[in-house]
Amino acid sequence: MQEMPECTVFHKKNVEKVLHEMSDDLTLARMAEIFQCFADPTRLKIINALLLSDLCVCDLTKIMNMTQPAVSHHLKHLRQIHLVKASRSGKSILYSLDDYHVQLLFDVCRSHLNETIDKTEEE
Amino acid sequence: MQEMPECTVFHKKNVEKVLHEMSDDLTLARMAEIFQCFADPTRLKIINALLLSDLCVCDLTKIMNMTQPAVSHHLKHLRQIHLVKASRSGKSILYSLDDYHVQLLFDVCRSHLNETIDKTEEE
DNA sequence: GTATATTATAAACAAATGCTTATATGTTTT
DNA sequence: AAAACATATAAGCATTTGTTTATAATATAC
Repeated sequence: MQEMPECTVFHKKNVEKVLHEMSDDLTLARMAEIFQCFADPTRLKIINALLLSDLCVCDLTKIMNMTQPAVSHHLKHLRQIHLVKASRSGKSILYSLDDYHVQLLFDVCRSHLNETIDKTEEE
Repeated sequence: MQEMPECTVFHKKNVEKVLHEMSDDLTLARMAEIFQCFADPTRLKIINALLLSDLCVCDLTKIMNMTQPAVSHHLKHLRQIHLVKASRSGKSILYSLDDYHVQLLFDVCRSHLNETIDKTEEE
């Protein structure tokens, strides 16, 4: 069996600098939670829809063309991270975005995609 | 057994407008892939490290305090979406960020977190 | 109040994800 | 060339995730 040697090449200065300046684990975990909301095509589509208009669950179910519990399930997810908010309006419950950062994240990601589309095509 | 009634309240105009203006499914799927890279605490930590300095796998393994194959596995993921790039330097392979959007996405997310920290504390 | 409409929740299951262990690839050193 | 080092890949496993089906909760209409 081959030994797995401890790597020795690393640059101590650099490593220590990085370790010192990095965000703490709790912050990174919370940031990851936020990104996770954007990381599923279905949820991202819901976000995209809410960027264009406030919508009730019923409307969203039509737009997404999927079952209502699935939509509600995702909305709950988005609500817990404070990306969307809900307000009752008669029988319906109206959902809307809760933070302008949502639009920013969406746009920055789309820009990245546009600028790397050529690279992706090459493969 | 209860019937699951078709919802009737939806606003046809709004739904049609949204359906028309939304990004297409392929674009959304690709965007979701990008967000997915940011959606895992481990990968986000790697991204955070690379924002502070270019690093070889060896350095990253120390910083992450995890096994080398796990780190390589995540780096492969990040490379495929063109978020990081690799270049050989002697025995080591140096990784660095491949796009300024990475910094933007990271910063926007952290801003969102800072501004919603109060809401989260309340729960 | 009863029935209906809209949304939320719960349990169950299939698919995807991240880590570990083992091994392969490619580079440098001697 | 052989040996050692740094990184990549593959298979297996436990956990997480998204969906479906069934049902509960809440508000309106009659």
